[in-house]
Amino acid sequence: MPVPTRERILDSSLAAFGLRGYDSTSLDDLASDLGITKQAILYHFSSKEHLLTATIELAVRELGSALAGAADPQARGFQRMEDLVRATFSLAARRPEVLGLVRLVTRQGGTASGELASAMSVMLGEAVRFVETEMVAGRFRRHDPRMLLLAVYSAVVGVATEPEVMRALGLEPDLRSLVKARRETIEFLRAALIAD
Amino acid sequence: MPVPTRERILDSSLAAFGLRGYDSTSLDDLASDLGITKQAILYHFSSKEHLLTATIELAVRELGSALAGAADPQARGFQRMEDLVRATFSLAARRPEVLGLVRLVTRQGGTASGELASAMSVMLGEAVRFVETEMVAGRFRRHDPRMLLLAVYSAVVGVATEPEVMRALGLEPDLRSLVKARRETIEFLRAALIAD
DNA sequence: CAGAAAACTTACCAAATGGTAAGTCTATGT
DNA sequence: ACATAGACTTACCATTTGGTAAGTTTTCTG
Repeated sequence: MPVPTRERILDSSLAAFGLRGYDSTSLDDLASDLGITKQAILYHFSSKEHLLTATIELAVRELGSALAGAADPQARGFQRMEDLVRATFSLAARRPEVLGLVRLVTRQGGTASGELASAMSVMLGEAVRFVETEMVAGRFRRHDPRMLLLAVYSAVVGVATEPEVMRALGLEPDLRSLVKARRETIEFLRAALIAD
Repeated sequence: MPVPTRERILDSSLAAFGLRGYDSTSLDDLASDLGITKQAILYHFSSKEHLLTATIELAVRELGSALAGAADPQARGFQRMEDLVRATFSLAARRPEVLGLVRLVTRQGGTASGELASAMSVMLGEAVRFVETEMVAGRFRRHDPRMLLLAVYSAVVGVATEPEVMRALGLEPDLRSLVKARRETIEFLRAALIAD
């Protein structure tokens, strides 16, 4: 059975918005990629901004399920952190546009970002509680949990989504390098978090 | 004496491109901000892309001088790393658009990014050698220097330029929080880099 | 099979955008 | 005094863009 047009549009716009940016992507671009007309898009989404909103919702769902699927609630200490980092890298390799869109929206703000902001608040709130628990239990070195998460988030998303910086460092942003980046990032975090 | 129009245009375009993006900034926007006409811009820069190139050159100069001014070549070990992180945070607070533009260009690539890429290659090359020296001397924990720098770069630039993520964490992105973020980031790096 | 709703397309449109052409004003050197 | 070059502005222009209006075809339903 064929994929419904509405979903095809959302897939395309997620890729385009996430990798190239909102303003850099015209409805005509999207339409011709899909082999339909721009008005078909406007039939399903009444304006470009509504399309962005729906696209963000999709990205939030993808991000949420990618992370939820990875985080074994039983896992404790660094293992759970490692699971999350692995899941993030896996998402970055499979669907770089998802993290790209998250970054785009978190940077630019804007009207449609409210939902993503609140979804992120929830995820980050859980993460903060987790990190606090681990610190109290002495399994993590003491830091400000929020600042620690900001640094971890930035490091992971940055490593996973900055191919040009990798190139500037003389690393080709292929799968092998990404695997290596993941391993090194995890080791880096382990060193920062775990008191010897 | 008045600031030459050419420089005023570059200042404005650095702010606009760096904070809002290239495609999101029209020449008319820039012109009306400056109280001149779009054609005055096109008189000094023959096209929007040439303006972007010149703007990137300016950003590279600003970034280079900010970092060069901070890094005492005498400093060894973590002190020098800390100097660089402080300089980066200072730049992020004073002129967030500079790092914003660097990030924009490193992500999108494009024609005009060649110069920035090579300038970054030089800076990062020096940094790699420095980190390697410190590791060989036993002052830094052993990691892959390039991956380490990628993680550090991402963490610092991310922390310094992700106000929305800070908000999602319940932190207002004001100067106090930035100071705190800087301190925590440095502590985080110290923990990761220095073997006890 | 009628008809109505859904899923489109064709035909437009007004505004914005990057850019060209030509004119104006001002300083400067001769 | 006058030509010349620099630093603009006014006047346009073609294209692109998001969006509307009005069909047309397909699909579901009674």
